Amino acid sequence: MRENIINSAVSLFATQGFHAASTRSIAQKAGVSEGLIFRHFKNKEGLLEKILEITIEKFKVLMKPIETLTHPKVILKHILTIPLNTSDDYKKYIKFIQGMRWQVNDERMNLFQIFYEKVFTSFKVLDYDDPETETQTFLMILEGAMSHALRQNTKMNLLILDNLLKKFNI
Amino acid sequence: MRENIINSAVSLFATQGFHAASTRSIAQKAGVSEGLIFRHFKNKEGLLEKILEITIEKFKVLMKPIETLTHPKVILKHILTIPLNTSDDYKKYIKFIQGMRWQVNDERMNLFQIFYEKVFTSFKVLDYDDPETETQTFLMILEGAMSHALRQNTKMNLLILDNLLKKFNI
Amino acid sequence: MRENIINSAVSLFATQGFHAASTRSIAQKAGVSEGLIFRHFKNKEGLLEKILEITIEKFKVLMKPIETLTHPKVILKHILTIPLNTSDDYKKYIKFIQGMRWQVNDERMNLFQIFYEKVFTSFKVLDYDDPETETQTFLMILEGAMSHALRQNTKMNLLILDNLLKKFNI
Amino acid sequence: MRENIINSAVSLFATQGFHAASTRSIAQKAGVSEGLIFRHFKNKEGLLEKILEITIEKFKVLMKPIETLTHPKVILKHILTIPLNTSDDYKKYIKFIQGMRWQVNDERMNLFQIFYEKVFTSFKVLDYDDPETETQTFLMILEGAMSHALRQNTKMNLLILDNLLKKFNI
DNA sequence: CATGAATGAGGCTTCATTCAT
DNA sequence: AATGAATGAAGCCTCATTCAT
Repeated sequence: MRENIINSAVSLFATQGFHAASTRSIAQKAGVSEGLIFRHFKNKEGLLEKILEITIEKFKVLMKPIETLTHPKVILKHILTIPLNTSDDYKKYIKFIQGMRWQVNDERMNLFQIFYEKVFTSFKVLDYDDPETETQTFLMILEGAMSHALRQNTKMNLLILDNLLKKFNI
Repeated sequence: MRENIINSAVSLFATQGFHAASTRSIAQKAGVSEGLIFRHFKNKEGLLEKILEITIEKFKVLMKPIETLTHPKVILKHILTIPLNTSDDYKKYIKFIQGMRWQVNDERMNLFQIFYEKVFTSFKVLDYDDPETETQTFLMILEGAMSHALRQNTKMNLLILDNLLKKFNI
Repeated sequence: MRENIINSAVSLFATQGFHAASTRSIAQKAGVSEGLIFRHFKNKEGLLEKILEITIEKFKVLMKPIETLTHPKVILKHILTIPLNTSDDYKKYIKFIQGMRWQVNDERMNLFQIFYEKVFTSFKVLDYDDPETETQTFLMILEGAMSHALRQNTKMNLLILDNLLKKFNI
Repeated sequence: MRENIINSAVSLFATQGFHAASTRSIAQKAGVSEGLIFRHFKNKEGLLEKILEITIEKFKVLMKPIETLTHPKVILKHILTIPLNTSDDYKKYIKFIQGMRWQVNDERMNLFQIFYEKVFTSFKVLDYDDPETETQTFLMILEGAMSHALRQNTKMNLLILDNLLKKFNI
């Protein structure tokens, strides 16, 4: 039940936005009574917070396979490929975050920031002149690529990815 | 008065989102009565639509100076510099669009698409292998850069810009 | 202009009711500005009152031709024929009254009461046992006939009229 | 609660009209919160529709005792007596209908039409020359009598009723 | 006489939330 | 754990009315 509510809520928050998605519609889509939401989460904002936590948790999982990698170019390539390897279920969570970014002032909204250290170190190892700028550029583009992936049909994406890899020389 | 309403609405839509910004708060910030909003725009959605139109109109203005340029590299450089040369007033409009992108399915939300033709032609003239992919990559990054500019303090941006210019070889 | 407003208002009051007909719609249908209504009538209720007066005035005109009649049966027949001889323009005014009858407690709403004296005297002259009851019955039926005429297609009405005349032996 | 709302609404619709009776006043008179109205009926119009259905249902009940009658004169007399035997609770519903007749174009507003078949057959059995016209006249007068009963003090009504019965020879 | 921009009270409705069951 | 009836605050919107022009 709790699971249902969360799934329903993410979908609706992602497609309509937090304020436009009524608790009623969430309950309905989840197939539960409206009251149950408040038994589990106390607040609509509580539900939001929970989903935010889950999203971040899910994002951290993406870090796992990277930790085993050692070669900097492999690491960067792996990270840049993430937008292409995102499941539909997962995209909901990211869309949900993207929809809130501009209205909520919460550092956690910058999902890709968790890659900062890894990327920065990689560029340093690769002996870039200004690894910090390079990292910022990289993360900025990474985010752009994710937005692109959330929207576009996936056909062209591989070509774009290759293009990006070339630009970063990896 | 009409102007006041629009300004107030853009600000609030941008910072809180369409649904979270109440007509009352819009009227208050505009210094007018709530009813006046509906005399001018019929709907809250009518107001939204009007603002969307204005945003697009403002964006088209950015095309004007480009039309006089001839050298492809200059054109591309000029376009890529846009995120840095955006006035604060202007940023409101773009933030507003960004906040709605994921909830509204309207082709017009892809603001940067208006540069497609210019960019594509430029890459073609520059004899790129795959100008289409290059264009898509370019626009994708352009959008990412704009998002970045909307958020970050502007110090670092010049460095990032230079970095991008280098990557596109312009 | 004043005339336009009144005509427009009667029509809308008749077809939608007093409260449902907005001053805006009245002005629009009259082809004037909304403010003009208040220059001429001070109130929406003032407009209503004016129309009520006009309606009564128009109704009194129906008495004129009767005053020249002398034979009681001719008088009664003439009165009973009124519902059939009502112009469309005039029907608007009566519909308007009918729509308000049940919500407004104003003696003037009983339009047909102005015939009371004439009818009562007629039945008295005709030596009816209980002229008062007969009068009340007559006026009651008269009103029913008017309602009928406001609604029905007019084909059958002549037959009904004849039938009524027979019942009253006139 | 639901019952309360309906009762309150009928009363107010009857005495003030649909548009003049605010949902707030309905809720207040019903002793419930305003929101509850919309939980039960979705719309103010939904509430109206429900009441219309109830009214018609209540009216159909009047048909029941007639179905056991066989003699045509008894049937007609019974029907013509209805306006005198209407409870106050019931009168509310009819007043409500009468107030809407001229603004709503709905066949169901002609409440007395449900007696048509019964009346027509009766006059046919009684061998009237033109049973259709007679029926129309009868129903028209019936409606007039009901309007009369809704308004007048009930003293005189018995006399009028007798008078009507005489006119129809029953 | 006439307009039309502007107002603010109030109308209908939705919403998040509570509570008895 | 779960429901669903009930609430009241707030939301969007319309309305009658005013006033400067």
